[in-house]
Amino acid sequence: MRMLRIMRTRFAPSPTGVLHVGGVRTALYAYLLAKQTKGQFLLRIEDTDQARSVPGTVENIINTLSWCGLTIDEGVTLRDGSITEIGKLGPYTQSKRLDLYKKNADQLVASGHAYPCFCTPERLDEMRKIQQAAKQAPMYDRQCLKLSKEDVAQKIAAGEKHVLRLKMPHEEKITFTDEIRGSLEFMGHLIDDQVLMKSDGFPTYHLAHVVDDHFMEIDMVIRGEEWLSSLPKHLVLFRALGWKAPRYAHLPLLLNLDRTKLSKRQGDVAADEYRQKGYLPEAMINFLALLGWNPGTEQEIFSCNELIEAFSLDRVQKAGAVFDLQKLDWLQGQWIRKLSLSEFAEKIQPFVMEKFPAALNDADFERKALLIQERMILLPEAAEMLSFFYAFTPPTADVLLNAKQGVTKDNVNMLKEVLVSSLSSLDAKKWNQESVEKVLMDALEKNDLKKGQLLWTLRALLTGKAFSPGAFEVATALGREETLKRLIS
RNA sequence: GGCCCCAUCGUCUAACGGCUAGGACACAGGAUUUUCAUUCCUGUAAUCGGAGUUCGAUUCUCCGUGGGGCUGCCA
Repeated sequence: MRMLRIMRTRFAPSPTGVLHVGGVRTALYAYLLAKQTKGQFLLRIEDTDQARSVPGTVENIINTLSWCGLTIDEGVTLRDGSITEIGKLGPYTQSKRLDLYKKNADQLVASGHAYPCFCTPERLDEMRKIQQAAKQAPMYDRQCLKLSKEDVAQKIAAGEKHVLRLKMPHEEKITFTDEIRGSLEFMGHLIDDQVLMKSDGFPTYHLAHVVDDHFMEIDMVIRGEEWLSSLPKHLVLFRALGWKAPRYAHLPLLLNLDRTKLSKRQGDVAADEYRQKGYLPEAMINFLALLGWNPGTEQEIFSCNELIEAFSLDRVQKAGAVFDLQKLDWLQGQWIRKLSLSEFAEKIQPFVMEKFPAALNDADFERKALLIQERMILLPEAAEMLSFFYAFTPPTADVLLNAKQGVTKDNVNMLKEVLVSSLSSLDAKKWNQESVEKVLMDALEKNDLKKGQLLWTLRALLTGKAFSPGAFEVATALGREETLKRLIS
């Protein structure tokens, strides 16, 4: 492993909805960087917008990250089902840090980097409309910056509602380096005097981000590209507060098939949906890692540990990536096949049990699971694929009779007899795939039959299905007694 | 409208300024197979457009075009 400086990273979602696949990718990259450098990965909850907070979403975020294997070193977590926090630099929930934001905001006012603004939402609205009509960029006109110290003091004493705004240095050109995009620059006078403290006493994202990432000692901020244009404000804040800014990496967005920003309208974007559908977290992580990053080699299959080893920001793409599920399904198949038989059986058993309770105490469950491990994609499909073991329905005529295989109305009874007589000659103690196969192949030869004639008939009679695992495997798994029973009935 | 970011097969992507632009998914065809899958082989398919720099641009510069983000007392 490369020896890199220890890096503390964080994932900082707001609890306004279930965790999005794009969020999982952001969290993954941050996690990989922290683990790669033996640093820490933290989860902070950004709940500064009281109106938009949705109950239950913090739990969803934590559960989804934990399903993905992205375990945190510090921050918000779940213990015995209830939300708690671990780590020394907390609290890690922004609504519990209000005093800290206020203290720093006050200091910004004292040092002349921020100022109170008493403008009403109505006036601001009006102002923007006029600016837009005049084809100007909507920006705060700094009316309240003109207020005298006395006026300000008086208004505050009178309890007038107000916000605190950042006083953007207009004359300045702000240059900086993004880890993914290289060097960038913005002109100060084109950047708005952003609100830092709202009139309800909560900070906005901008102030909270700067204060928290400073005190939580974050080295690298990994977030979506939508934040790129507010980065200059954040850098100005770090400097005004006398702090060293972290490094930043702005990730390209995930896109819909039509290349617009990934949205709910065009498919599932909630990470949890994929768990429910039966995707493996390994497949999901592998898929997400490759959306916007490549290893520089031809390796496609990566475990989480391999990702920790291989990941680097300099191979992250700049352009957005379409969230196209086809590759996810292929990766899922690969990961299903990599599972050990006992792991695989354990994962599908709940889905099978749900439909067929008998699977619960089935001593032969693993043997049955083996028959479908190479054939399935999504975990819940196992129930249907194994259904013939637990709830047998004899094949209908159109399944049993198959012209292509040479199974017809006229010879099907003869084929059945051949199957019964040959298989019944085999002792139960010798019933294994090898002997079953041998007995049947001998019967084929003796009766001058085509392979498909006998085996299609056997498979159809044992499974009742047009598609299923192979005849030998099914007969072996079913055992002598049940096999003969299904052949005779 | 303003500011910013971006641009290679349908999709994810590779290619110190230098080879027939490579791989993977998907798709098509074939092989194996008792079915469906799996597996294996083969094939179709891309540098957004225009200038410039250069002996030589996917790569560097500029201009277009297209897409995206931001432009909230949202994050």
